[in-house]
Amino acid sequence: MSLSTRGGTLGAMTVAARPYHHGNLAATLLEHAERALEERGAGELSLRELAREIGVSHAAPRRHFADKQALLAALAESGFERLEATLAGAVSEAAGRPFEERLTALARAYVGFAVERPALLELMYATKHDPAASDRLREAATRTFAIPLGVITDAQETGDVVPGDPEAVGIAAWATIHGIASMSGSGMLAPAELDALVAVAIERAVLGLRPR
Amino acid sequence: MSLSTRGGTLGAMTVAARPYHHGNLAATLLEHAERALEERGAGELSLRELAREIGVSHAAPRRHFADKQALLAALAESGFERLEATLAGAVSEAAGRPFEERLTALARAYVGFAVERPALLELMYATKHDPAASDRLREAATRTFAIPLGVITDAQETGDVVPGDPEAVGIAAWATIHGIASMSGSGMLAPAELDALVAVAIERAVLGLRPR
DNA sequence: ACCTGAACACCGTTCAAGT
DNA sequence: ACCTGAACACCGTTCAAGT
Repeated sequence: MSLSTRGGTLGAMTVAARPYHHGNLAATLLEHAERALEERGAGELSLRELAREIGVSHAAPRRHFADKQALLAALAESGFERLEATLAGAVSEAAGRPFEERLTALARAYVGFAVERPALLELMYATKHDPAASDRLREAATRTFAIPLGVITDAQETGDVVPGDPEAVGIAAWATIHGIASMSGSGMLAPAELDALVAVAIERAVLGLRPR
Repeated sequence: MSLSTRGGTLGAMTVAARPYHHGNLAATLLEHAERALEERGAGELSLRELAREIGVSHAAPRRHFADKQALLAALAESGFERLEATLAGAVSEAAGRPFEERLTALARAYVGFAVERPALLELMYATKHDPAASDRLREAATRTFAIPLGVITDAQETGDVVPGDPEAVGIAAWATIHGIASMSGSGMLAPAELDALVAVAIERAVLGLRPR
């Protein structure tokens, strides 16, 4: 059984014919957990309540997730996988277009994810930062951040971005995009001004990244 | 009894002669809660455990805070008051110096606060964003954000920053600073590179804010 | 292999009662 | 005015037992 599979099918899952006494409890648990996470926050998430909703005994989740933290870690991992796919999709759609447009596409995709699933994104960062984080989770996070790093590397090859360690070069631009995403997630930004703000931020970032 | 007073004295409090059976339980509770918050996170904070640490019955906190959420809200409010004082201090120390230096001082103070008390800062934003947030808390947040807004307004008067609604004008720069603070708080940034990153970010922000 | 039900040690909140 | 102790309804986790 692979978490990747669970994560990948999480969104498209159909809940046909309630699996009674057996079935794909792990995936169903993750689905319900994610909804509870966005609706009530990680602190209020109750394993017993999830089990009740699904119609299974409170001890059943134990078969699939060792404890509450393990369930949250699986949720975070599935979040990274979906974020990676989202970012990769945005970048590949903008392939061949000017650097500024590719960066804008990437930023919009990231901010869009943050606006739609703020609690999940927060959980993803918190869980990844946790010293007890699994290798699986760390690797999923690394794969995700490889997408923006790849955009920088490509732009260095075409001369749109100053040479140097891509991570060091891009960190200020990433901080801006992350800041916009974080502020959006906690409702500090009006959705109407979001697109314009991303545009301004990217314009400045591109200026800052350009060789002189 | 005023929350402002509690918050204001929180840092300087001396824990002389354990207040037994009575005393300033409210302030002591806030102190212990803040340490628990930074050490274990908001989710793991237990009122009963705090009461045990302080040596008081588990029902005693009820006298001072209606429930756990009220204690967290008081903590967030005290956080905003200290952040406001920190930012105001940084700005007033840099008074009279060039705009870029004042902005750098502000950014360093904000990022410094985020690095020292990441969980508190997160709680402050979460609590402020909560629909059930009190007027007191909202006003404390407004007073805090008035500091950076004042820096923008002053710089508009001296012609260092383009005219317009200070909030709209400064939001991209603030997103960058907030992004750096947020990433620092979750351990994504090496402390060694923090100062240089702030410098680069401010340099770009100043360029973006300057009238053309 | 997967799930149940009872049990344990915790928790937040309430409330009558104490000082 | 401030605190206690018992009570209630929850929670996460464990484990023998069921199918």
